[in-house]
Amino acid sequence: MEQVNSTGLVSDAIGAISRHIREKDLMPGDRLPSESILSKELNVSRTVVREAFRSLAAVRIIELATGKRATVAQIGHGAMSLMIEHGVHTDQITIHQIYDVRRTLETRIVTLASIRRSDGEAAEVLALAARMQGSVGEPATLMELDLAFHMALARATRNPVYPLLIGSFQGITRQTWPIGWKTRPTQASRDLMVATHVDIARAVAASDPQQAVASMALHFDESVRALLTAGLS
Amino acid sequence: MEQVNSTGLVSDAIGAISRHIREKDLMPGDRLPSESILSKELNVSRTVVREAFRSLAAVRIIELATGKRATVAQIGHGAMSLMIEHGVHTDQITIHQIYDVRRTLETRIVTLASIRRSDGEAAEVLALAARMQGSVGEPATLMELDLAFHMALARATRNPVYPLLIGSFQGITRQTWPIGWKTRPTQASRDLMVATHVDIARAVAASDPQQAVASMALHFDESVRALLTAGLS
DNA sequence: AGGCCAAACCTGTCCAACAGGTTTTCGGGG
DNA sequence: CCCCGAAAACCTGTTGGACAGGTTTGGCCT
Repeated sequence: MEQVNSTGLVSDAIGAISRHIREKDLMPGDRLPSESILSKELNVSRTVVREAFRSLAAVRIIELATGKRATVAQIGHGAMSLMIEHGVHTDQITIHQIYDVRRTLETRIVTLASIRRSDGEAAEVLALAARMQGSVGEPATLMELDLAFHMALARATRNPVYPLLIGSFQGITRQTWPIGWKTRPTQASRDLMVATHVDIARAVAASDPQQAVASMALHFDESVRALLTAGLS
Repeated sequence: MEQVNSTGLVSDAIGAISRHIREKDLMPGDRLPSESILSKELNVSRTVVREAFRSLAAVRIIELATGKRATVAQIGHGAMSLMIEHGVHTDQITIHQIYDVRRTLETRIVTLASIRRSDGEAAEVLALAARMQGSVGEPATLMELDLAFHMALARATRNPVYPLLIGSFQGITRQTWPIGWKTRPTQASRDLMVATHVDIARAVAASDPQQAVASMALHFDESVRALLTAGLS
């Protein structure tokens, strides 16, 4: 393989493999050529092909598994989540900045969810909120239910980009959620937090976008206040 | 290195390197240990470390360059852009779904930009809009100015997550923008499209969030109509 | 003190080999 | 004729070594 630009053989291979996927119009689950075949076709060593595969797997364009051939992957938020976490850990992004974006997205999400949710999705959201009420005493469980709740809402929009973006914030949220929880020391404040989720769920189930937006706004007002109390800039 | 889980040595190495960055509290630009040193510390071959590096570089957590040591990277939208493109090419995401998300984000963006923009940012946005007016005859140039315009607005929010997300959509937008442009065949329709950008810029420069939101809404109404005309689902 | 050069260091790429895991093939039994 | 099971072929994961460049470092000379 001739080095097209000055970025190295691996970058060229990445480009060639991406092009291969597009030109052959491969869909998620379809198998790619083996490493050795690609290394012959591109005239590079298997090492180069492997590094290219790793790069594409890192952004979830392909999926790798031992013994099996590489396959085209379904998009997922794993990689984005890592990027966001890295941004926060390296002081390039603050939690507040993420909350502003989340609020923007989730406001739209509850609107769409109220309109487009299926009955099954309405039931799922209500069930998650109910389970949250029963888990006020177990922060770890409550946090996972909270995350699942917001993901379920995002899915109910029927727009896969929303779960993708909301999922991107899950990684860093798992690390900061307990901080916010600690600033809600009283039983009343904790019950209020969970009750707000129930309100959101009910509004979505009732197909009442305005009420859903109002409850979501309340949720974020409260969450941001909690973070401020914790001294998080 | 002992294989911690069943995901392979490379995944373990990725985890170890990420942890190294966090624990040493490395900031963008800081250098990581060399491949050979890491391979000794983790008790794996240099190949494994290299593949781990490639993975981290793919999501722009680190930056690689020949001869130089790997460095901690600034976050960028390149990887996200590739993921979105892949999602669209594999029919997992539609252009319309992206437009709904973009509209949601850009509505918030112009609001924030109107409030927080510096004078320099106001001038930049106005200048880009003006250059668009002079480039109505050159679609390629106009498209790049259009993209730069929206990125400039996103930056003016002073929230780096907005440029990150808007940037994520640039890759696929570059591939679909010309389709929308073709559905604006008359001079009047093309002038209108550019004029809308000027309106947005003026509103942001005038610190008038409501007018900015209104103009942005007009812009998206018109863009979505253009895509519908083109028969894009 | 400043600049230049060589040595030390580092990454990019290739190759050959072997240990598992997976897919395909093929022959035998029902 | 079909189905099933086992071996063969194929594939990925990982290692060690080797060599071609590019980069950093440190010391020497001015």
